[in-house]
Amino acid sequence: KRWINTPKRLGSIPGVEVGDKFQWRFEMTIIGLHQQFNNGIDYMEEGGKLLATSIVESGRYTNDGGYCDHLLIYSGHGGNPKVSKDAVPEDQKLIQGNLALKNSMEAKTPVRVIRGIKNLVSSVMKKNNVVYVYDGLYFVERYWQARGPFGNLVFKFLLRSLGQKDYRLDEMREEQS
Amino acid sequence: KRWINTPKRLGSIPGVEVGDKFQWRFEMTIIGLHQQFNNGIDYMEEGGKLLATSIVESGRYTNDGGYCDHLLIYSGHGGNPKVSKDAVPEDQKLIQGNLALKNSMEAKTPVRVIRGIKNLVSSVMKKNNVVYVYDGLYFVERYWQARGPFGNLVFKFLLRSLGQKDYRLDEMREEQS
DNA sequence: TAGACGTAGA
DNA sequence: TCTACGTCTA
Repeated sequence: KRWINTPKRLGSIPGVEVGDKFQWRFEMTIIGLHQQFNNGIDYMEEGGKLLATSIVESGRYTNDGGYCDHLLIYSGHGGNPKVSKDAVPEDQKLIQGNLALKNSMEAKTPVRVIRGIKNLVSSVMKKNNVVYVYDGLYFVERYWQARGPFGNLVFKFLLRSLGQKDYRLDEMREEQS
Repeated sequence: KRWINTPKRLGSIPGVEVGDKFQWRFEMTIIGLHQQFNNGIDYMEEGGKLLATSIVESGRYTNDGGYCDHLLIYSGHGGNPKVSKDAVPEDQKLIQGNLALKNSMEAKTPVRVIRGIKNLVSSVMKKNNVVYVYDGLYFVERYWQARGPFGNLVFKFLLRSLGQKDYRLDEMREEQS
């Protein structure tokens, strides 16, 4: 059976608790928490509209800071000069995952959030210094456009957690030197 | 526990039989059959020399043909114009995986071979059309240099199976249209 | 920091 | 065909 063919769904995944940790992206893929091997935004189609099901925040794009444990500012995808042709940064478009996040805001549907925690204090880990933590359900509150580090327009999405957590993300992060 | 830290070893992996199939590369990584997520050649150091432990033949480089089920002509790695800077193909060097395969030939140590079978007849599979089959142990018989499709010198390694198989690879491949 | 026989989806 | 918050090794 191909786990990747598990139907996509909004909301919680049975058997996955808030705070559950994963070592690799593919672990979340095969259990259906985030059915994308590399992409940061997962989404589905429902009633002819795209809706976001889950996002992975690994810190690659969100260098913004200014958010706490229950808030998250997530950058849209696309226009990345590192991967696009001729290294020309382009303005992000409101399509695919970006459109799905906007629709989720309007439809008020929950989005699963997975946070990549770097430098987690753990004697087990050696080289790989990222652990993915399921951070529960969030609502998309609003979105806007901003200039990215390369001068192109990127989307920013503000998400707010809708649950209680018995842990603190900042305690899971190692003190920065 | 980080499975990727499983010690590397030459020869068979306990619990893995010839003919066993895998859907994704990471499945072979976590059981120690081929401890590389992306690289085609896995190797270890023993007595100050690099020795090849396993290779994955997915058909990306070996368009040579001219080999049967018990023979395999495997291309070395490096010099790929698609990934190197400015798309300039370069001659492959006898280092890393290429050197390991040469050393395995001289030391007559076995190399695990995994074959990527495309277009496997299966009603379960839909989009992903590659299945990895553990094809048992091989010896490296000889190697040489040849001009690759981009004009650069690439290494070619001739490997010969040292076991019996109760299946035929060509029967696992779908008829080509 | 860059390279490697990765993967799925648009 | 190309993109995508991949993941490891050298």
